[in-house]
Amino acid sequence: MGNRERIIETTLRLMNELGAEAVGTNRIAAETGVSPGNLYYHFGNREEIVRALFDALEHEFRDVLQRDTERPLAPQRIAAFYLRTFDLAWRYRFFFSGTLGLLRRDPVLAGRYQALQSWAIAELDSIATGIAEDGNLAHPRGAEGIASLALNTWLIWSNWIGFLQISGIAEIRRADMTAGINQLFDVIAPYLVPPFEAAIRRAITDEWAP
Amino acid sequence: MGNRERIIETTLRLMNELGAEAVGTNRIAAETGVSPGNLYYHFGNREEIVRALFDALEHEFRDVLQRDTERPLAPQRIAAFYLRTFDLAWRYRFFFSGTLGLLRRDPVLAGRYQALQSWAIAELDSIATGIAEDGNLAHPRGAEGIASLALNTWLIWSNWIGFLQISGIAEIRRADMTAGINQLFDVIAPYLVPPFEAAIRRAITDEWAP
DNA sequence: ACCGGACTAGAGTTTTTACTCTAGACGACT
DNA sequence: AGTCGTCTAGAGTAAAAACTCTAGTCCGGT
Repeated sequence: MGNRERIIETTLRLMNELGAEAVGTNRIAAETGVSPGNLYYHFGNREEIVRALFDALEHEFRDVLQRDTERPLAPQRIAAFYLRTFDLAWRYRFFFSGTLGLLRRDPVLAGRYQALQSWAIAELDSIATGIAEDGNLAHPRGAEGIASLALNTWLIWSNWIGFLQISGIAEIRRADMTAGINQLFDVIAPYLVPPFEAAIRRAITDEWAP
Repeated sequence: MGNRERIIETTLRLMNELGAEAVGTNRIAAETGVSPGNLYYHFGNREEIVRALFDALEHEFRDVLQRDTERPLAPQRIAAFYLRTFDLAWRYRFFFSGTLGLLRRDPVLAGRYQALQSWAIAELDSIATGIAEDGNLAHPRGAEGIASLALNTWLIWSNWIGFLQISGIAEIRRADMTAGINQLFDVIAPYLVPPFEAAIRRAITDEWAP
């Protein structure tokens, strides 16, 4: 593996441990075992490294959220959404605490993030609409209610990891993951048709089993 | 008004505009119109200024959340909760974006914040329990369901302002405030008895009117 | 053998930041 | 008048951070 990749990996590790703003290029270089000059050969500046990490995050996220959303939407599919997106958020957790700080330092990144966020919320909306059309979402109070559902899902998801970190949790455990998924699911759960809700909860539990 | 208070005010303004990590003590002193030496006469270090701001935030927040919670809980009371806490979060918005960054730099503050957070979630839980005991919360799925409700309320509330800022909103408008309150209310709304829900929505609209 | 491009090292520069230190102004009380 | 405590100014310091510059090394192709 080349130094470029090793620098990216080190940056991810350090920023996850210490927070993005506490990690400088000199430190990254030292911890990777390369010189600052070498780091700046591979990256024009510090933001470019963060952008490379965001690229990876965005790629994975889009892949999880948009892949094979065939109708009717199966409970297993929805359970997979929850599990994979939470795992993803944890692996790139440096991004979900201090997001605004990163975006303020890098307007280019800000634009990309806002685009991803808009896309994600719209995607969540269309997924919820799909569930409603399948007849599994009862009394959703029309399009407005679904939009609210989608936005709340985004808000809980994108801030759960930050909440854990603020609460002083340094290493995620299965229980924290489960709790987050339950929090997220409880946003939509009251609107779901009971058997469908039960099927999703079962699918989540099943996917946990090794 | 003494320099101490003016420094605190300037810090709040600057941090709200630029983000906490972008505001240094020299800048604060310059913008307040005092010398760095003077600033350090009033505050031992940078964190102390932030702590003073947090003290004010905490004081106001506790006041809003715990004051006269007489039973049965009136819709007007609940509407007031929403309106005042959102206003509060906006006024101290520097704190709600980049919370973790602030807490990492100041372990003392981290402890205080975690205590406040725990207290708030417990308080929200007891408020929801009260509503249930009043007979206004239908099928809450027991204590666990209420706990989930309380936590989601906290998550949405404490992150709505950050969401607005990330989305590129620099100045809050009534519409953004309303949207946030609706998002927050939609967490608990599906569980409420319809007339009670309607009464709260009416109270929110009424309180908006001058 | 040697040339060119990709890569690497590491000392150094510049800028910024938190914070210190000394000297003094101002007002109240004896 | 004098003195003591509170407050203020502003030049200065020390550390850290992002980034640059020069001098290479390594290796495949001719």
